[in-house]
Amino acid sequence: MTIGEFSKKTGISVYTLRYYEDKKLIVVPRDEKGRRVYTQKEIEWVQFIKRLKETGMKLQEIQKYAGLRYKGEKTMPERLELLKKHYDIVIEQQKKWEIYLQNLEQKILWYEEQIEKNKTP
Amino acid sequence: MTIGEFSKKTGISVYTLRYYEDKKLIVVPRDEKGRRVYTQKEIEWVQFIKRLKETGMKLQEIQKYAGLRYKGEKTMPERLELLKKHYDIVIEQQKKWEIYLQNLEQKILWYEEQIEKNKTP
DNA sequence: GTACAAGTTAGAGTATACTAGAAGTCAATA
DNA sequence: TATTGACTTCTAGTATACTCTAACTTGTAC
Repeated sequence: MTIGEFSKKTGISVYTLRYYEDKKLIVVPRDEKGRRVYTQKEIEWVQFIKRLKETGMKLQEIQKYAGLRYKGEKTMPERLELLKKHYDIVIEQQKKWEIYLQNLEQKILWYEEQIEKNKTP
Repeated sequence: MTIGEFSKKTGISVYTLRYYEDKKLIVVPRDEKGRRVYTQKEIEWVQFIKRLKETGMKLQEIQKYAGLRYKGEKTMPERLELLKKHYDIVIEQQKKWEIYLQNLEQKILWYEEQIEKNKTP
């Protein structure tokens, strides 16, 4: 799969894909002419990158995980630790957001009341 | 309250507070010598800004809300709309995160299994 | 064979959100 | 009186994550 096809399938721009490669998030083999050759396996990998990113993991941290991944099976315990740490962070953030949502709801209700009052003075 | 005291109370650096003022997120009156005078009311306001920011609202969007806020009561319906929109976005993000968390959990379990297998080959 | 679409690299530019430095003012304390 | 600390403005620098341009190479279609 070329970079263009891969870009379409993943929704990540070719610029970003090359950037990710440069940052060592993805390792992509080349054909005899030097063009990047992507495989199906990489699709799952970049989608996982996407999810880590969306949940607040920085590229630098993702790079650490990627580095371990490309080092082979012996790094599994380390990778597990990274994922567990991230899991806890996401859980914590979700708890915080839960409170923020309640807060927002209160504020919305307050606005609705005030607007109702001002409607019929 | 001076900018230094306000910074301590809110946990936001004086640099950032001045930056926020520059970006019109906060409007701060001055004393006769030109120094910023912060009030208790502003504490709640910047803490609300913090929450909006943490839940993914950009400063530009927060500026819109701030602008309306400083325009007075007549802008309440517009502010309500902004908050409702943001509420929906946060809810959506939380749903997505819920799935990502399940995904992460699966991955963590998979790693734990693999590591257990490799322990006793 | 020439146009054109898609690939390549190196490096520059952009957006966002700070963060810090320089140069100066002002009030209180040693 | 001199120094210290906190304030002021203006401007420049940093980190992160892209995003694009320039100059060039390849492969296919007409």
